[in-house]
Parts: sequence; structure tokens; C-alpha cells
Amino acid sequence: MSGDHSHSENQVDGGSRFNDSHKHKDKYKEKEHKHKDHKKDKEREKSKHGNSDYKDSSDKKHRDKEKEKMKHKDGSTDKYKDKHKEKRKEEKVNYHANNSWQNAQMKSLDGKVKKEKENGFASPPHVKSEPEDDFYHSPRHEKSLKRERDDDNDSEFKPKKIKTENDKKAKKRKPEEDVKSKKTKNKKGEVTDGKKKAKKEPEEKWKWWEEERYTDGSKWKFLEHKGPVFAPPYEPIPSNVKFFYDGKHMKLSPGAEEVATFFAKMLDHEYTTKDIFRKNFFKDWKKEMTAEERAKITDLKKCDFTEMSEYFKAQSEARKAMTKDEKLKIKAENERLLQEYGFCIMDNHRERIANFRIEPPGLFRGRGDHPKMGMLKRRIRPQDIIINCSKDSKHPEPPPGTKWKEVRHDNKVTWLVSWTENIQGSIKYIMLNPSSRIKGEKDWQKYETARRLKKCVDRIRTQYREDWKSKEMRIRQRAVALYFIDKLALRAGNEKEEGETADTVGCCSLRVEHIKLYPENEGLEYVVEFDFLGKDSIRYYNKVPVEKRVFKNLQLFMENKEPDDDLFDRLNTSVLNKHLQELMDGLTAKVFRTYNASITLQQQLKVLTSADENIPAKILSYNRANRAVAILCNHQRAPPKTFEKSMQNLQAKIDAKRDQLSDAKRELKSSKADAKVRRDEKSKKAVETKKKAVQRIEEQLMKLEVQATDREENKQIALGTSKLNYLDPRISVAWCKKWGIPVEKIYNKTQREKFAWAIDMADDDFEF
DNA sequence: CTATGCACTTAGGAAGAGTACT
DNA sequence: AGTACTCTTCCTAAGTGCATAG
Repeated sequence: MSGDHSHSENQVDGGSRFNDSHKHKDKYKEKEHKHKDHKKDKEREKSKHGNSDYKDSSDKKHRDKEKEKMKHKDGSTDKYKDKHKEKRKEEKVNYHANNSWQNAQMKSLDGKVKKEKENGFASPPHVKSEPEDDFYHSPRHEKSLKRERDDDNDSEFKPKKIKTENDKKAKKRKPEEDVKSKKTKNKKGEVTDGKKKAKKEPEEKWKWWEEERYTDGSKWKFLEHKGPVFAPPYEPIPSNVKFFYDGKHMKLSPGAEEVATFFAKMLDHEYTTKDIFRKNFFKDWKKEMTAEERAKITDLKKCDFTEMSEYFKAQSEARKAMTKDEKLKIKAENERLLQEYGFCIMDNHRERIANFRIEPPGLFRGRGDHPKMGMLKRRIRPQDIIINCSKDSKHPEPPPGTKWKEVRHDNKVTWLVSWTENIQGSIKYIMLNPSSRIKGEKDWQKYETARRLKKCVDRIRTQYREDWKSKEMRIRQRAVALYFIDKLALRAGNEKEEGETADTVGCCSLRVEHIKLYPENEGLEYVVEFDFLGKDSIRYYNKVPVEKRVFKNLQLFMENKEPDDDLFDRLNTSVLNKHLQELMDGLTAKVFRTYNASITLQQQLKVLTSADENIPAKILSYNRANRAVAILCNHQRAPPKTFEKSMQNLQAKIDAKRDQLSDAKRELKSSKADAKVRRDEKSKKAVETKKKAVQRIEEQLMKLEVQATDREENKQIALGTSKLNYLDPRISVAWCKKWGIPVEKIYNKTQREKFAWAIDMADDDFEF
């Protein structure tokens, strides 16, 4: 259907997008978005020329006029129909068909299966067997343990797999686990503690993906944790480190001094040169000053933080120069903290927490042109903290002499700790690590939704192409926006509060100023040029040829609008998502990104991998496929500071290797000649040795060259984001299995932990 | 319908740890 | 051992999308 949906052609070589584009935050600013009252814009537009929308227009005459206009703009609808007779692939797609996720859920209705599964889930011996008074004690109330086995007698129904697992566990622990627990024991020394920790080693490879999921919307039945780790208290700087105002030494009050150090620490950063940053900082700093200080310090320019700055630099140098022993000590302490606070018990399993440390105070660093950059991020105290855990768990204790804001027991959410942040007033959370069941299930589900989209994407594409001709403006806009989201993998583009954040957009929030239309450009017809700042103020620049109908529609949408008017004035993400929901259960705009990313990877891997290449070459192919996705999703990075140099180094290595190779070849030649003359065993052997040497060097050279290519192509493209968030890991795992490549070459340790489910379940024939 | 609150995913950069090279 | 560079982990901002209130 969708004639132009091979991202590989128009995206993969879209490298040009990057050439001139990286981080134009400042250059971009020059355009000076007036873009003042954005929310009002939409209103204005509606009344200005929005009457084509039947729903909200009471003025019929006007409506008809608008219809007329559209016909003219567009060429008559009928005529177009005749000309193109777009074949409509009827919906042979089977929406409900074998979706493993759904099947699994359906199975759960079956009592027997469920029982078995829950048994399999049965509490791991070591957690269970802990003494009652242990910190990580097991849950006590049966009623809260639905997911757990009901009864010991059931143990015979344990699925085999899991039983073996437990057996293994009992016999052998992972060595690293043991090391860890010993360390902790040594550190603390107390017998009880040691005992505790020894029992506490994490379960090995719990295969949550072989178990039932909750179907009632609850996220857990039991949750116990130790609460957050607070930022260390402020340590005043030594009195010999001075702050000067207007050239004169000034001793600051502790409160003012702390905030001053935040600024001093950033002195080398370009943030501190920006007006908004300085203005915001100064305003918030003043609030922390005493009355006298406030009276005296009236101009940030007269503040001299250099001694402070030097002091912190020296400190970090000193940290680097610490002896091994000292470093080890710190490491051990961190490990202890991690063991104590970095895990929780959720439904009988010890799971890693992602961010158990509370964000320390400091100056807000927004990205791009953020109106709030430089504001003071205040220190979070226990009374700001909401704790979430189960009723029957041992609740975390607030630090002595303090209280939590609240302790609640909401098992419909996944977070353990939350607080409200003072810059935007939004809520921050402490949640689990990506390797946890709760995150993994969700991730898996995300890819299953994307795979369901695969089954009906043709129908959806046919439909939106049809909708380009709709009589209703809002439907046309919706259809064009959806086309962009699908074809270009744009983000949905929620509207944002004006003045609260940097001015960035996504698809639905594109403004007229963000696109340019070229009826003809560089030999192509109907070219649209996109140029806007997206998430994190990363510039999206792309020139794409589109269907004539899309082009005409865009012209229509832009008619009589100012540059800072919304392109899709009758559309927003919730309208769009409502529509998508009707097309497929669970479909939202972001699913297209996941789908297109994953399908592109799969397709590119097929195209790029050649059977006869060696492993490094295959990995280059993988990286290239990955890169195609990163380009599609516009995942950019700042070129590493040392890029040029490291490239040169690599080139030097390659040259050296080349020399080495020609030397080796020469030697081989002479030894051959030698062997011809002498005709003895010894010289023959020498020839063999030389041959092998040449081969080895050739291989090394090849490896280096591949590395160089890979690095060069990767200069300003970030592969990590797509790998972590958009690419169904089963595609990669299947590819590894198919070509006999160790997964370690593709995924590092963290990634393997996150994708354990995929590594365990995907076979070499997995199809996304 | 719009606005707001909330929960959760996605994102790039900084800092730290590890490794290779001299 | 010290230094240079790279890879990993941490950090937290900035999105998406749903629910609910007005």
C-alpha cells in the first residue's frame, strides 16, 4: 500500500540531515520565535478560517464556501479518485490472531494454568527462609500474597523449569554475589548483619516472563523498601576560600554560601554566561541571602566566585589522585549503600531500584532555551517525601527527628517514593530498575503492541491516504499528521505550557514556520523541508518528497496563517490518539515510532548481513542497521570532544598495521623462495608460519578498518537510545543466534539484564 | 471540551570506571 | 605507574498518554 514506506531508502542515507545541523540551539534562536500566546493562537486560527469543520461551525454558508475552496485547492475529489483508483486492500488482516501476549492473558482465565503458574512463582527458598526480624523479611499476611503460592502442598505442581532453577540456586551461587555479600559483611562486621546479608543474595535469573501477569490493574501485592538516600548535607567551604564582591572579601552566611557554591561549580560551563541563567540564579540566590547580604550584593557581575571554583577543582583533582586504598574504601561504602537501599522486595523477589538517591540541590539545568535555567533546585527533606509500600511491610524509617510527608499503600502504581520538585511543580519518583519484572513486562508489552500494529498498518495507511481527501479539515489534518508520524517517525507533539519550558514541538504542535514547501527541489517534486526543535531541543532537519495530495493539503493548512500559527490547528494529540484507539486497541502515536524502528532494524539486518563475512563485519552490519534506526528517530549526540584525535589515532594504527602487513608479506615471499630452493621440512614449516602471520595481520587490519568506518559513521549519531527503547530486543537476539554471534557483542551487561526476557525466549527464527 | 494532575517512558550529557597505551 | 581514551552508569530533564475535574 503505502508506496513509500521503506524508511531504509529515504532515511538511511539521510545523513545529510546531520551535516549542518547539530545543536543549533543558539543559531536557531536568531529566528526569534515570536510565538507568544500560543494557546490563543489555536483559538484565533479556528475563528479565522476554521469553518470547514462541520462539528463546530454553525455557519453553513461559510462551510460550503470552504468546501468549494478545498476542491479548488486540491483538484476535484472525484477526478482524483478516477485518476488514482487507489486499490484498497481490504482488511484481511487478522487483528486478534495469535498474539502471544494476549494468549497468555487469556490463559490466565483458566484456573488450572493459573494455579500452576502461581506455584511456579513460589517464593524462592532463601527469601522465604529468612528470620522474621530480618529487614527483608517475607510478607506475613497471606491475603496480600495472591501471586505467591497458596500453600506448601502445592509444591509438586511446580513447573519443571522453575524447579530446576531453584535447585541450581540451592547448589551454586553466582560467585560475584558471594563476593558482594562477603564484602558487606566485612564492612559492617556485626554477626547479625553478616548473617542477614549472606542469606540475601539476589535470586538468580528469575524468569518472570514465564509467569502470570496481574490482570486487575494492580502492580504488586507486596512491596517493602528502605526509603530514599538523601543528599549529603551541605559542607561549608574552608574559611580560606574566599568570595569577593566588588573586589572585597565577603563572608557569606551558610545559606547564601551554599547556593553560591552551586554557581561556582558551574563556572566553566557556558550556562553561566547566559542571561536567563544568570538572572534566574541571581533572583533565587537573593532569596537565600540574609537581609544585609541582599542589601550589599546587587549585581552578579561584581561577584567573584573564582576561589570557590578553584577549590572545587582542586577537590576533584584530589579525588582522582587518591590512593587505591581510599578509592576502594569509597567503593565499598557505595556498595554497602547499594545493598541496603538499592533493592526492594516486590512480591517475593529482591529487585533493583533505579534511582534510590534523592536528587541533590543545585541549579536547574534545562535543555535548550529554557526559561527557568539557573533557578535553584531546593533540597528535598523527609517531610517532602511520600512513601509507597505495602501495609504489611516493614515501613522505611525517616531519618531521626524527621517525618515523612505521607506513607501510602497504593498498589496501582509502581513507584516507591515520590516528591514534588520546585521548578516545574512536577512529581519525581523512585522506581525500579529496567531489569525488574515490573518494567520488563511493560517493555515486552510495548513491543507486542507494535507487532499488532504491524498486522494492521496497511489498513491504517490506506485509510489515512483516503482521509487526505476528506471534506472535513480536521480529518485531513489528522491524516496528514499521522502520515508524518508514520513516515518520519515524528513524536506526537503534546502542547506545552507557554513560558514554562523551552519552545520545542512534535508533530501535532508543528507550526507554519517549521516547514517549507517546494513544488520542486533538486529534481524532486513536492518537497517538504522540516526544520524545528524537538525533544531536548534537538534539531530536526529533513527534506522529504511527499505525495502531491499531502503537499496540497499542507498548502491549504498554511493558507492565511502567520509563521507562529499551528500547522494543524484542528488537531492535538488527544484527538489523534482517540482516533488511533479506534483503529487498533492500544494504538497511540508513539507506537508508530516503536513499530517503524523495529521493522526497520529487522529489514536492514536482512539486507546488510552477508553470510560469508566474519564476525566484526557482521557487527558492523548490525551497527549500520541500528544506525538506520537512530537516523530515522533523529537520535543525535554531540560529536565526542576527542573525536578528531581518536580518529587520527585509529588511522595511525591502521597505517602501522598496513606496514606490518607488507613486511609480513615480503617475509612470506622470501621464505617461499627459500623453501623452493631448500626443499626441506624446516623451510616448509617456516612458510606456513609466515602465511599464518600474514593472515592474522590481515584480519587485524580488517578489524581496525571496520572499526574506523563504524566510528566515522557514528560521529553524531547516538545508537543507545534506539537500542534501549525502540528496538525489539528479540530481533537482535534472533539475529545473534542465527549468525552465531555472542549476544555480548551487541548488548553489554546492563542491556543483557534489561533484555533478559528476550535473550531467554527469542529463537533464531523470531520475526517481529 | 479544556485544563490539570499523575504516572510512566524516553533522552542526551556528565561523571565515573575500566582499559589500552606509553 | 601515569596518562589518554572509551565504555558504562548515573542523572535527571523532557517527553507521552491517560484519568479526572471544571
